Amino acid sequence: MKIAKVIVDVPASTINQTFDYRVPEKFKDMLRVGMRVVVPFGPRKVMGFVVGEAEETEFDRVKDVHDVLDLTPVLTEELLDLGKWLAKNTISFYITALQAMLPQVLRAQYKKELIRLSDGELDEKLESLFAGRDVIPYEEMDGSSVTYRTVQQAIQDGDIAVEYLVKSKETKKYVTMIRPRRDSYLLEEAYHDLSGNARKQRKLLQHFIEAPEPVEKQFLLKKVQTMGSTLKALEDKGLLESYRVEAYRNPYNDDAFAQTRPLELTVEQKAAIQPINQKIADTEHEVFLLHGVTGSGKTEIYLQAIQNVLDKGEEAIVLVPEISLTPQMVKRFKGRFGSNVAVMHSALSAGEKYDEWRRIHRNEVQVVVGARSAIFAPFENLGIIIIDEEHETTYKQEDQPRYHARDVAIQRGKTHHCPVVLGSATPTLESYARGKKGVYQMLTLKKRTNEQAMPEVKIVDMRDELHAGNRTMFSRTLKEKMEECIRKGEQVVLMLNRRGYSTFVMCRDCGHVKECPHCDIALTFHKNSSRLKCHYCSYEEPMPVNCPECESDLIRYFGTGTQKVEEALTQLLPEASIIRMDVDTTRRKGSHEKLLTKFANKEADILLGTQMIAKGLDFENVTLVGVLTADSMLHLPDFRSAEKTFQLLTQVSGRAGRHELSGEVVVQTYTPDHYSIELASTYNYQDFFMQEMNVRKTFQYPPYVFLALLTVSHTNQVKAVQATQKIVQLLMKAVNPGTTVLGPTPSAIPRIKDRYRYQCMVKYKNEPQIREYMEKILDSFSDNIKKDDLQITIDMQPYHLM
DNA sequence: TCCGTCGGGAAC
DNA sequence: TTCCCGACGGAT
Repeated sequence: MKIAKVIVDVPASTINQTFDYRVPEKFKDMLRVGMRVVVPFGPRKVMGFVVGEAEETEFDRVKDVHDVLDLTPVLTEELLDLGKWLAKNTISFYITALQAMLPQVLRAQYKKELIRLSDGELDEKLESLFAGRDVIPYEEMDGSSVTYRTVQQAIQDGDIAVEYLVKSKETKKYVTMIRPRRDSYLLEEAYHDLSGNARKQRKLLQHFIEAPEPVEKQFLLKKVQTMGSTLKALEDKGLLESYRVEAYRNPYNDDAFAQTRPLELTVEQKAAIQPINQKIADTEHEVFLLHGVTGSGKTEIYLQAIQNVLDKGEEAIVLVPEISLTPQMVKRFKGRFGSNVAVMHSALSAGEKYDEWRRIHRNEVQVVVGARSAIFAPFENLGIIIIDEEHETTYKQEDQPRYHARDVAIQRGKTHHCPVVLGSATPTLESYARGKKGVYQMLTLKKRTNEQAMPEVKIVDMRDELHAGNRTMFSRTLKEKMEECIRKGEQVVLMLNRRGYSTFVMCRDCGHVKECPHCDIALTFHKNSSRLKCHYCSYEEPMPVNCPECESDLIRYFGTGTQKVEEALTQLLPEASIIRMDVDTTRRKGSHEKLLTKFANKEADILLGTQMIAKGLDFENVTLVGVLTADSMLHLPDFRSAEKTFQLLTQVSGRAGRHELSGEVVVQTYTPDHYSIELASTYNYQDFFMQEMNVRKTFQYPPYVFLALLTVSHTNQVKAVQATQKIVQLLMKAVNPGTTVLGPTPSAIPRIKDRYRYQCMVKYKNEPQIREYMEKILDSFSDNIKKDDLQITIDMQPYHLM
């Protein structure tokens, strides 16, 4: 490679292009497209990706590539192209798209240092800053009395220099192994020669006489119950030797998963898998929508289709929502494919994520099961992509690049000529509509594999409870059923919707609600620390004793947080033991799984949690599921709220009676007549789809239109409105007659971190140039963005309209 | 005249 | 984004 075309790690619109660098002799043979390099950029050094090569360059003077960070490319040609596609579609910078495809640790870390060049006396203040050292971190200058000018002068005089350092954050884990250096019989001789009181040394030798294979040092020391010094003695005698090998941080112990065999498929399952297998065999792309009720055996179809792909020598990606929530899912994949599976999810440490990624990168695994970003797994012969629980909103990334994993999956499926399977019991309206139109091929599973009926759902009108004088958050029905359930030794799952989670503080005298001083949102009360916190910025303050407005001491926290429900529950059913699962109790790594195991072992009667407990859990002893506030999501300013409510209720109902015992569901609501609640209670997806499609048509929302959301923010409210107004006008002029441009509208949270937020929404059916318009808008405001602290974020196909 | 701040422009 | 440079303007 003579000239490297490099995308540098500088996310700015003027830098969103390749830069040419000469490849010095020493890198010529090793440098490949897809590797990370360090290049001089202006006066500093930055990390960059080599995205292309050339024999010559149109520039008069090009600088040299300073360093190469990889031995093999971290991005394949396919992923480089995918990055370009991603950047274009999400209106992001190419560098941002590329970074998103790699584990965090491959990002660059930058450091600046001041280096002393001359031994002669420096400026007095500089001298004391260096304090006898030759190199100091650049930041030390900030806190000192040394001025920028002084440093400049010293650099001019050649006394000191600034050094820019670029480092990759990746670290590898090593373990020390021990192996014998002599044959067994020689070890045996040595064994007899050892003095009688060297008991531990003899024990160590004995280990290797019996088993000459290398063994991990930690393991060996534990086994023999001794310390490193004993081992050292044998090493010094030349009998054993230690060496380091690179090890993976394997978050899962593969041996712990019992091997499973393929199950016999039902007639329905066979009919569903056949078209998928056909496409696998033909190496053809197709998107399948696998619509199957909970418990209909979708996972078994995934597993067997993947087996097919593996037999063909190809690879598979399986996306699951927030996988840490479903250890049972991991178990099924590890159980079938063993150590052939890499697992990627947010609960892994950065190092663990890197190691799992490397196992894919080195072709040591053929299957990856992971959350959203696993869609970028660097496989080169993809044979299938599966997205389980296709409707989950976690597949949409909420910061740049704002992509939807489903779109990326389909894009990769096209390049690899392989099928993409979207599975769900409650597909998104978008996908189901495409299925009906024949854009996706629809596959349906109507029956549960165990032939069990779905649990019966009872809707309780909480207004009636109130009229009857029941002011608690538990209806009489739910209370009775819980008591009965616990009496029979069975278990209960209680769900509180997410939005009900936050507890705000209000004064009972004057109605004053404590809000964040920097955001237009109520502060949340955290009981553990007894402090009020803002969920949007880092602001927090102690819980006030008196109302700051009227001095009343009747200031209390409101809303039903899980903690509060737990307290009320303890009063209602003092006998019952409760496991509470929410952000607070699951923060620590592994605590999630621990709580679930505890519940599975019947160590508690009730599992109480937010919607995190609605997904994919499978407990045989659970016969009652209670939803405390089914409609808390319905009133959100979100056109998907009915869809989300329907999905959540269906999901959580599926938690009851999955095995021998039949289940029951109690849904508490203030709006029992709402179609999303009514139809979820009879598991009627079809009718829900029809009804909701009508609503979407009337109000012009997806899937009838596409959306683009621009959010403009500024510390000055007037400037935010004005800029949004101008954007609306620009767009109105550009778009087709059928397109609607709305705004300026204040965002759902009108102020965050002291910035006012206004929005412009575009609803369009056919705007081939929509992305160009967006680029143009960013362009025309680039001055204000740079100089006036204006922010514009663009979200194509947004999920949250915040 | 010295010093610090600010806005424009470039980065292969 | 980060850095350099040159213009500007208040303090010495």
